[in-house]
Amino acid sequence: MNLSSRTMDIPSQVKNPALVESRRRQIVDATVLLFIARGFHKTTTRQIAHAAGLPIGTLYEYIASKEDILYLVCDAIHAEVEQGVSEALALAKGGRDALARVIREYFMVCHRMSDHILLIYQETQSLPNQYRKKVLENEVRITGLFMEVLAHLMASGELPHIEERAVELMAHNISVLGHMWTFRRWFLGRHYTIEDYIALQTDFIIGLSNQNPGKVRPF
Amino acid sequence: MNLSSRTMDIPSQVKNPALVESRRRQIVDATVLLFIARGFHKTTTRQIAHAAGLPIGTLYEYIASKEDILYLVCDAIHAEVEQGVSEALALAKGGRDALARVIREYFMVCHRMSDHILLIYQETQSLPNQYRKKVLENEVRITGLFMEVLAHLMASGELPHIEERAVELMAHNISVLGHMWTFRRWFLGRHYTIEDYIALQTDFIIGLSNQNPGKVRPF
DNA sequence: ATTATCTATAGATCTATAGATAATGC
DNA sequence: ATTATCTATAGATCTATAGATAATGC
Repeated sequence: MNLSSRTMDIPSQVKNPALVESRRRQIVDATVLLFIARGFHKTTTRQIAHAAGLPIGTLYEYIASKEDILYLVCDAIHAEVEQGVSEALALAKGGRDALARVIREYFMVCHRMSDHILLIYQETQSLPNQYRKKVLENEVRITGLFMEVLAHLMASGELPHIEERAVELMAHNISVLGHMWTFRRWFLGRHYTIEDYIALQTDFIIGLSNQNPGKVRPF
Repeated sequence: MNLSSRTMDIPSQVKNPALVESRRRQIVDATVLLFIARGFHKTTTRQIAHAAGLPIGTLYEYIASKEDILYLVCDAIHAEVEQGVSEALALAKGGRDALARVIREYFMVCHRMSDHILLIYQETQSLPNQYRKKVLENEVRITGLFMEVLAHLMASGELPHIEERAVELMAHNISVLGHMWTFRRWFLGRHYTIEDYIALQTDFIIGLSNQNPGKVRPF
C-alpha cells in the first residue's frame, strides 16, 4: 500500500525521512488488517505495535497519537483507490462504450478493496476534524475523476450534453454505487456476482445494455 | 422515537414491562443525541445515564451492556425510518408518477433523519454479531418495501416489466441514493438543496423528468 | 554526540456490579 | 417481601511518555 507524500505533514520524532516513510508503511500495512478485523476503537496501540514488529515506545516515535495512524491508513487506502481509478480512466479513454468500461474498472477496484472502502465509511468519524476534512477531500477528488470522464465524453460528442449539475451528481452516483457493493455486500453477494452487479448497474447508470446497444431504458 | 416490540428480547432486571418500555425509551431518546454528537465509543455509560436522568446503577437494571443500548438505538431509528417509508407508500399508492412521489417522500425521510441514518452506517460494525444481523435485516425489510412498490406498479402496467433481479437492485439503489444524501451531505449540501437533489435523482432513477414527462433520458 | 530503540509504568480512564437503601404492594 | 433505585468502587483496561539503552556517524 502506498504512502502518499500528502501524509508527510504528520510530525515524527525521527529525523531520517526515508526511515520515517518505511516505518510508517510498515505501521500502515499492519494496521489496515487490524482495523478491518476489529475496528479502530477495539484495536489497541499495543496490538498495532506488535503487528508492525515494533515496541510500543518506538511506534510513538513515528506518530503522535492513535488518530494519526487512522489518518495514515485512510489516506493510504484513498491513494490506492485513486491510483486504481486513474489507471481505469487511462485504459478506457474515449471510444465507444468508454463509460461502461470506466464503470467496470472502477467497480472492480471497489470489489478488490471492499474491506478498505468499508473501513473508511465506518471510521472517518473517528478522525479529528482536521484529518477528516482531508479524507473527505480525497473522496471529492476521486469523484472529480469521474466528472472529467463524463465531461470529456460529452465534449467529444460520445455522450449527449446534460447540465453541469447533473454531470456532477452522476459522478457521485457512480462513486457511491461502487461503494454500495462494499457496504451491502453481505446481501448483494448472496444474489449477484460482481459481474452481475456490474452488468445491471451499468444498465441502470447508462440506460443502455452493453449487449443490446440499441435497447431503450426500461423506464 | 418508537421502541418496537422487536427490541423486547433484551433481558432486564426490572419485572414491570411497562416500566421497562418507558425507561428504555427514555434511555434511547437521550442516547441517540449523544451517539450522533460523539459516536458510540467516545460516549461513556455514565454520560448516557446522566443524560437519561438515571444513576449508572439503575441504567444497568434495564440493559446488560453498552452494546445493548446501541442496538436499542439502531432498532428505534430503523423503526422510525420504516414508519416514514410506509406512510410514503400509502400516500403514493398507484397512479401516474407514483414512483416519483415515493422517491420524494423517502428522500424527505432521509433528509429529516440524516444524522440518524449516518449513525447506523458508522456504528453497525460496533454491534455484536447477533445484533448486527438484526439491524441488517431491518435494512433488507425497508428495501423490500421499495421492491413491493416497483412490483405493484409493474403489475398494474404503470411501469414496463423488467426482470426480478433488476427490480431488486433498483430497490437497493433507491435506498442507497437516499442514504447518499446523508453521508455526502457535507458536500452535496453546499451545491444542492434537498429539492434539487430529489429532482435530479428522480430523473436519474426514472429516466424521465417530472417537468417534461415526455423527455427521453439524456443517455 | 546524535539518532533511534526499548522497557517499564504513570495516569487516566471506563464498564459493570455488589451491596445498601428506598419505595411499593399484600 | 418484593421490586426498584442508588452509591461507591472493583477490576480491567489503554494511551502515551520518561528515562535508560543501543546503534550510528563524525
